Amino acid sequence: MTSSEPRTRNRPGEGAFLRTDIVDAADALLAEAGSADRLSLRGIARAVGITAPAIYAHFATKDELLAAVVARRFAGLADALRAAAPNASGGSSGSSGASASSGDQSVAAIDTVRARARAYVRFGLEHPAHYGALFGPTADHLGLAYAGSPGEEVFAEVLTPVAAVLAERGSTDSPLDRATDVWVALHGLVTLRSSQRSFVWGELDEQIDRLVDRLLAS
Amino acid sequence: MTSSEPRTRNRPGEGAFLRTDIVDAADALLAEAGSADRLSLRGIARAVGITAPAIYAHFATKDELLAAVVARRFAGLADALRAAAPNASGGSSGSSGASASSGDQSVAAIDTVRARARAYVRFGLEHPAHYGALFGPTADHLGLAYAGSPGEEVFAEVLTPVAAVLAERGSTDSPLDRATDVWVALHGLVTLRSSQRSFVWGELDEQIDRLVDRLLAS
DNA sequence: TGTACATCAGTGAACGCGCGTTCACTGATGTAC
DNA sequence: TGTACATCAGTGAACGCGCGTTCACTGATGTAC
Repeated sequence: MTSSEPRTRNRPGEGAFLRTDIVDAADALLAEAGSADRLSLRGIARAVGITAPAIYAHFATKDELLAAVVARRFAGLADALRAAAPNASGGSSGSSGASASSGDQSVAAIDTVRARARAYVRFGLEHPAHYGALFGPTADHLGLAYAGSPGEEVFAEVLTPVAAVLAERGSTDSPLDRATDVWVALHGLVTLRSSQRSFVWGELDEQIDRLVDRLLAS
Repeated sequence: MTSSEPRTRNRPGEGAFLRTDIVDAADALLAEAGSADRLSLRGIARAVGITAPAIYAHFATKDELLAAVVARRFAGLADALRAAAPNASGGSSGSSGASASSGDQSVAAIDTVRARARAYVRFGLEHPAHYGALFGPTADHLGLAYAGSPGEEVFAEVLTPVAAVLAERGSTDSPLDRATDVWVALHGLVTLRSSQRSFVWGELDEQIDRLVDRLLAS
């Protein structure tokens, strides 16, 4: 996958197609490289079947390309969290409704938090390099367009159902603090399980539920 | 601090002194570099006032030098956790006893957990690059001599007081699971606060206590 | 239907850089006689 | 007390590498007449 045959040149007016291919390749290669630091423009160009300078027609710098990869993954993760309905627990069925939890009275808000927590952790463990690019030390300097911190759009998808849990219980605790605690715990879970592979880890879903339940307990 | 004047050559038989200076410089430069990946032998040599090949008299590879830095920091962190007595909360007094908590009946085990949690987090936030070298993705491949995962000596300093808390309460829950939860949360706290600097974080010690208390609640 | 031309997607060579590591060596130091 | 010598802490030049980025260019394509 490192090298591939030269790509057939796009016709005039269709040069923008290359942009997508470059982002796709960068995204795929990020998983192999393990971290954004080890991603190289030359490697990406090799995978796409072009020469490295051709990338500069679409991205002014390597960081700009990286930002495009990261932005797409941020959006994807936010979508995945929104789509994580508590009743589709196995991750199998596509089901019907778009935004779960609201409107369905038989589903407690806590189940939505649990489902989103699992989706968040699953993403992180399945794509550790991407997760690191989104929430690791590199993320801050890419200067993405989100308000405050880049992760906040994703954070909002955790904050909302956490606030719902507290509201359901008539709690007066700060939803922001509680949601932050949950985020912190899930982030720790993802990164520590990724890096400390030889540690004797317990069952994953049990740990997620335990963390969520305890951190949201009154 | 990047370059310094040439060092006066050690006398025959005293060459080993350089080893310590190299590790010291590598440790100091790690903080500037931000991550072990960005540490360079040439930069370390420059800081010590020698040429890069001189390092090879003491370390066969860059990784070997890095492992020495990491091992020293692991030991230092474990010491700091052991020294974190619950009554010396401000981090100011050196006090007397070495291993706190055991023997002192007026101090609940939970206070020891809280104190160690704060010491752990303080270390991580004050030395983010070192913390990353100990518990980040790089750590696994250095092949340090600890059983299982490199962080386990440190983890033991959390596990013990957590087990004490559970025993004190007559809980039958798994101390390993609970301690793992606490470790995960503290790790998330350190890394997320380090990387998401623009997020609106609440007060630190409050969050530490909240996480510890809730995760150890029955 | 044929030709001249402008467009533009991409190439290929080169820039200067810093890296880990190797190799043959130098030159001050302590030691043996 | 003086000299020859072995030791050893370090040097300096060089290796091959991959990197981000620049620059002048090529050559196929679509378009205008």
